[in-house]
Amino acid sequence: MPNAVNFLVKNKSTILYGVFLAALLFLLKWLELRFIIINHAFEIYAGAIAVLFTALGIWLALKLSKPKTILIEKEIFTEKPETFVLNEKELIKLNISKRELEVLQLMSEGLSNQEIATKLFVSLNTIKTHNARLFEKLEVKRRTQAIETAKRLSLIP
Amino acid sequence: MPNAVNFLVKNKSTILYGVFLAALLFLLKWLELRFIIINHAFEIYAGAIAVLFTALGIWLALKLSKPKTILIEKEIFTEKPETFVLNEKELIKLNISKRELEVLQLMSEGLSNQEIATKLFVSLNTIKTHNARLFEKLEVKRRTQAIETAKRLSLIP
DNA sequence: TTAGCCCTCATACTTTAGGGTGATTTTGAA
DNA sequence: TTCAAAATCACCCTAAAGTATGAGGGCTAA
Repeated sequence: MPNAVNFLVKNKSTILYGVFLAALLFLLKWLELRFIIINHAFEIYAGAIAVLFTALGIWLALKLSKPKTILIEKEIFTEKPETFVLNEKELIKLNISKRELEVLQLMSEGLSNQEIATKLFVSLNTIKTHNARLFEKLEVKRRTQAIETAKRLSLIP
Repeated sequence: MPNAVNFLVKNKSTILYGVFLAALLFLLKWLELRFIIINHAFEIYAGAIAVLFTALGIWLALKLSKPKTILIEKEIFTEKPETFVLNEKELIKLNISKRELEVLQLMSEGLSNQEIATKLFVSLNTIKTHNARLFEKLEVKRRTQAIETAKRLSLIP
């Protein structure tokens, strides 16, 4: 932006005010000519009144005007609180029992059947049976698929 | 804010309207007395100027003053778009090759070694070799553990 | 050129996973 | 109490996964 224009913009209020004051003087001059009022003191008096009441008006407006409020909606992405909520509907729908879900969870943690059996104080065969039922209910063929599906359905974290 | 001022603020429009009507009446009166020019002409004239320039001041202030703004930032919590970004540093750190990562991904999707081999147009033994290296690098014993670890390290979605 | 890594594949073997069947015991709801 | 589902376990067999070792070819940086 050129300096001249920049100056005009920055002092917009001041310039406008000057213009109005000039207009006021012209008005007074016109009035003077119209009524042939020669008294110079009157012009000064009227001018003083004009300036004073202009100031009063400005002060009034600034004091009494309501501030404009602007609402800015700031979007904040949450750092994914990682709060796992079990999909109980799907659990009931697939008819998966508590014990089966337990086995499923341990399976997803990378434990072998033997490790799961030891952890749950049951035999390896029992875990195998649970697995077989789980795979049937989840309609999968392998434990890796079971994990993938169970995670997708929010059955496990 | 005091009640008196509050009243003025609330009825700003009404008051301004009243002021302007009064100004209009004064103007008419002034016009009526214009040619007679009686003793009170000066007071009327001064009053008119006062009212007019008060209005001018108000108008000026409202037009030219910067709006008083109050910024209120409202936080909106949004679920993170769940964009997976590969943890390349960990990948380099663990010295995992592109092919191995590829196998790892397919593994996590629940594919069997044979299915991965078919998909990648290589032999089953090749996949087994890749697996062995992967398990070694990830320091795990089973594919389910590999998947668990890889997901935790953001090597796979 | 050569050392090193990656990708490939093979063979042989062990371990784990999974399928099928049958059975007993527990348990929770009607 | 009674019945069905759930949980438990066993046996046998096959499939898949995993281990160990060796080896050839391609690519790249020193």
